[in-house]
Amino acid sequence: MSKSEISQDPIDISKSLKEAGLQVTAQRLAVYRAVENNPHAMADEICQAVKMELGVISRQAVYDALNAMSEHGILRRIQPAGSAARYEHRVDNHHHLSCRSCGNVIDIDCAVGEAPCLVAENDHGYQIDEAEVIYWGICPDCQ
Amino acid sequence: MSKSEISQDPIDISKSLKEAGLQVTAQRLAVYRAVENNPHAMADEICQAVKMELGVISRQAVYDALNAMSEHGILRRIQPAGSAARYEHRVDNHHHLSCRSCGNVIDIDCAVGEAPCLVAENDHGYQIDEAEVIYWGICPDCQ
DNA sequence: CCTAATTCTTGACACAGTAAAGAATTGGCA
DNA sequence: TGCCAATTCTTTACTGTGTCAAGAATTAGG
Repeated sequence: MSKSEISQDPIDISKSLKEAGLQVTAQRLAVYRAVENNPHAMADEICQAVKMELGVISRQAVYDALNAMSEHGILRRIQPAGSAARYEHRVDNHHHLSCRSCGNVIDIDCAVGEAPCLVAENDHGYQIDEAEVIYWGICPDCQ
Repeated sequence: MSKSEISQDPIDISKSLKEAGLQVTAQRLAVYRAVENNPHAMADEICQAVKMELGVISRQAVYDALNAMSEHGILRRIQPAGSAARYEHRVDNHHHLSCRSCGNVIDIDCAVGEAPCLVAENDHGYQIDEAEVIYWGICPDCQ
């Protein structure tokens, strides 16, 4: 377990940013931490959380940070139908379960490991690079 | 083949609407036909198509018709990340392949029939009613 | 320390979709 | 057929999410 702890603890985001060719700024570090502490939060919620930490940050800087880190695989963006985009720091392969009523999202580990159904039979000429699975239902609180 | 033809031909939409408890109006019939003729079209495109047929229709009426029919299973709404909602008249079980570049969407039949991986191992108390699969890639035109 | 490149702030803007109120249409029933 | 209640359509205004653009501030590297 110590190994997973090591890979989770500080995860030197500074290093990840540099490796991605991005500058290390207080805003980006704060945005990353806000995503860590608010799983599946929307841009606006992250903006609020960062303001608690830094005092001020522009909405645009939050969007820039989220987009830059998403594009470089440091964060992952999920966009459930009918809801604004949400962000998470888990980058491994897992799926999501979304509540039709309140829009809440939780993580679901891949039900069958290698996901046999995630290789389409016919790619129609597309270069497929990802298969996304979203489960839809009603969460316990909304039932 | 004659059977599938029969089930596709006029599909008496009037009947479907009535069975769903919805009134039959010229606008709704035109919206349905527009969706049939423009697979995966967005609300705005459907609005344009209906205007060609009826002359005039309000944006709101289009949204009302799309929402009403989607909620009653007559149409199906798909909302790919990063794109506006799209609509289709196929209601059977199939998935979608979306182009990251141009946003185009095409149908993909379920790769493995009963989709074994679409039953989550742990439902976390949710009442799951659907598993949605979206493949992401680059379409031939954008490569 | 200095410079170039990147990033942040500020303010305006675009787009999809919703809200509300009144006019028009539909469907059932006498 | 004619009428009434319920539903639906039109019009207008509005919300929320996200982007664009220009200039100020910060970062990285020598």
